[in-house]
Formats: sequence, C-alpha cells, structure tokens
Amino acid sequence: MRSRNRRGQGSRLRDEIVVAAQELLDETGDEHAVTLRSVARRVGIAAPSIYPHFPDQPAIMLAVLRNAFAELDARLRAAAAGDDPAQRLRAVCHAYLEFARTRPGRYRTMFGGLWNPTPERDSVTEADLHGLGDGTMRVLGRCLTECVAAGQARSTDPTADTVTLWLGLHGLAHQRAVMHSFPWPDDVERRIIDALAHLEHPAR
Amino acid sequence: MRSRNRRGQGSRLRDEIVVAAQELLDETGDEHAVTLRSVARRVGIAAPSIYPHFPDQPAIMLAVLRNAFAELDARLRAAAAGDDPAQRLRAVCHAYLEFARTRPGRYRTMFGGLWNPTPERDSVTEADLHGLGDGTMRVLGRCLTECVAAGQARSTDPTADTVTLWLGLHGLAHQRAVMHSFPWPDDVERRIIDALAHLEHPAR
DNA sequence: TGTACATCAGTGAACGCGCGTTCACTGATGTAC
DNA sequence: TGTACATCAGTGAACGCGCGTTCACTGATGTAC
Repeated sequence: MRSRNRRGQGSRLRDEIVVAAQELLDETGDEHAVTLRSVARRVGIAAPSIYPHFPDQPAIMLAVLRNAFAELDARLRAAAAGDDPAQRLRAVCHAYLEFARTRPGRYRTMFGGLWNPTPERDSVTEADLHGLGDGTMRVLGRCLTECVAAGQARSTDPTADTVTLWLGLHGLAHQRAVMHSFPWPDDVERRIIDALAHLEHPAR
Repeated sequence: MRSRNRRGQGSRLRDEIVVAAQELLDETGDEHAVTLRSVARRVGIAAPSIYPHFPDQPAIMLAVLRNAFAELDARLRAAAAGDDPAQRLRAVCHAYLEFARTRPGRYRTMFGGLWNPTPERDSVTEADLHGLGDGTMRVLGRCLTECVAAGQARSTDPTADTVTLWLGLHGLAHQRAVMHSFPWPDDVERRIIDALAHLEHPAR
C-alpha cells in the first residue's frame, strides 16, 4: 500500500504521522483514540517506526496542537481585517466558532483542558504548552478594546470582558463539539456575542 | 481490612461501589480512571465481585450520575426559595457554579458531554440518559421567566436566553473544572450572569 | 437441642485484548574507491 | 565503470502492563427438620 520514502526523505513520515493523528482526533473526538498503534495503523507503518520521529504519543499530540493554534490564529487575524470595529469583532467571533465547528476534535483538545501530559512521564513539558492560546486571546482583546474606543461597546473593563467573551464563545464551541443533539436557538451565536461584548447596537 | 456483609445485606456493597466510583471521579477528574478494577481496589474487593451488583462499568457511572443530578436539582430548588425574582435567579446561578466547583469531576461527567456509553456494547441505553439535565434547565428557565414577568430582566425570548445563560454558566463551570490555573477576573460569575440574563439593575 | 443442608457474599486464577516499548533485523539506496 | 560497503527507512517478534470478563470455588450464615 505504502511505499517507503527515498533515502534522505525519511522525515516526510513525520508529517504523515501528524496528519494521521489529526484525522483520528477529529473523527473520533477522543484523544484516547490517538494511540501510537492507531496512528501507525492509519499511516500504514509498523508501530516502532514512530520512534525515530517522536519520542512518545504526547509529542505527536503537541505537533498537532501547534499546527492547529497556528491555523486558528491566522484565521482570526484574517477575519480582523475589516474597517468597522464592531464588524471586526463579530467577524472574529464567528471565525472562532467556525474553526471549532469544522474541527471539533482538535478544538476540544486545544481548549478543552482535558489533554494534560504528565511531565514526569512524558517528553512534553509545561513550557511546551505555555502560551499556546495567547494569540487567540490577544486578537479578541484588541478587537473589543477598539470597539470600546470607537464607542461601539460599553464595557468598562475590556480585559475582564475579553475573558468573559472568550468564555462564552468557548462554552458554545465546546458544547457543540461534544453534544450531538441539543436544541440550540437559531441565533445563539449572535445572542452570546452581543450580550458578552456589550455591543451598543446589536445586529438585527 | 473489609469484613464481608452479613447475609441479606449484600446489596450494601452496591452503595460502596457507587461511592468509590464517585470519589475516583472527583479525585482524578477523569472518567477513564474509573475502571471496574480501580473501583474494586478502592472498595477492597476482588474485581468480579462487582458483577452481582452492576452489569458493567457504565452502569456504575450511571448510578453516580443519577445521584449527582438529584443532588444538583435539590440544591437549585433550595436556592430558588427567596422572595425577589432577580435575587432568586442570582442565587440559583451561584448555587449551580458552587456545585460544579466542589465536585469538578462529577460535574464534568454530568454536563461535559464526554461520557457517552456505546449502547450496542454497554448496558446503558440512550433512554437511561434522556432528560437527566432537564430539571436543571427547568429551574433556570422558571427563574428567568419570573424575572422578565417582574420587569427585572429585559429578555424578549426567555426560552432562548435560558439556553444562553446556561451555556455561560456551564462554560465557566466546565473550564474551572478542567483548567488548574487561569486568570479569572474576580467577579467573573457576576459578569456572566448579569450579561446573559439581561438583568435590568446589575448588582454592584 | 442438634445437625444436615441451602444459600449467600465474595474469591482467585485464568483468558484474550490493545497498549507502549525493546531489540535485533532487513533490504533498498546511495557513495567511496 | 564496477563493486564493496555504509547508511537509511522501516520491520517483526516479543515483553510486561492493566483492563474486562469467565469460571469453578470457598467458607460463613442462616434454616428446616
């Protein structure tokens, strides 16, 4: 099925491993389903062939997460490109929710807080995880602050309200990733964004 | 260590099993740590001794969850006893968050959506899970509706806004259960409740 | 009152499974001479 | 140009682990007579 890489191209397998782990994560929605052996099976290699590329399973996971955070940050920055501050904030929020909706398993692992490697046993350290979500929070914070400056949101503490806004976005994103049927109101995204961002002129 | 139950009292072990599972869940915060064998170890019995009381692991979990939902509902109803509608709503929201804060593992399993038994393999069916959280949502919905009726909240769609309010409460509760350090603003509970319940006269 | 027996509460050994990890290895590909 | 050899990419068998689950069992407790 799979032909071995040419000499010098061995590190291509590294990418195949990351992609396979990412697919397993999104398909099953469960980080426990991403085992060394299940990844190897999906790539079409023997399990020990992982070791030249990753010291253990959490190292694969970390690579998946780094890619995912980079992609999310790029999408949010792209969404924050409009002219009107309130429009920018709304666009960023919807982009965040859209990212989560189309990559539920990855999203849950990024922000769900359940993927916690054990540093004394795994190769991944606290420092590797540190600041992975900071870019996201910064974009949200900047957009909200600009809305306040432009008189389009009436928050008196944009820093605190950024956390609250993120919490609402995340609550919705996470719950959608995890519950397969729930009677969401049609305009639940708008309701959450308008309420938590304290926007002055809610969208119709 | 553990003396066997007297004749006719065998079903006491059932309760010991449920309590052990509940403790494991809260201590580890991980439903995968609640295995038949780990529960048996904690109770001080041999693993097969579980079978006369529960057909499999999900059945133990279901018993834990039923207890937990009953306790949450009782606490919310107790909190909804005051005179002033807005006060009642606030009290219910804080009781919800308090419940989650003190039983993080159980809370996550109740509402986190990650505990999903496989009906074709496990003894627990879809029907067993159905409606477990309905009582909670009903109390919230009633309190919000009464605030609107009393002119203390300006929601135009209490049903939809109940979902949104729950989502915010749950987002905070879940994230607290799962992240061990995060710079929560001091008054994050109040911020979320006031914003999502659309209360007319926010608390100071 | 004594005794045989049924029942109940729980045990211990064993099984197959998927997992992570190790080890010695294979065989194709490129390179030095 | 040919050939010996080093290197690289990846394999296959094996290990111990914790798990769920089965099976035949043990030994204390109560009960029928």
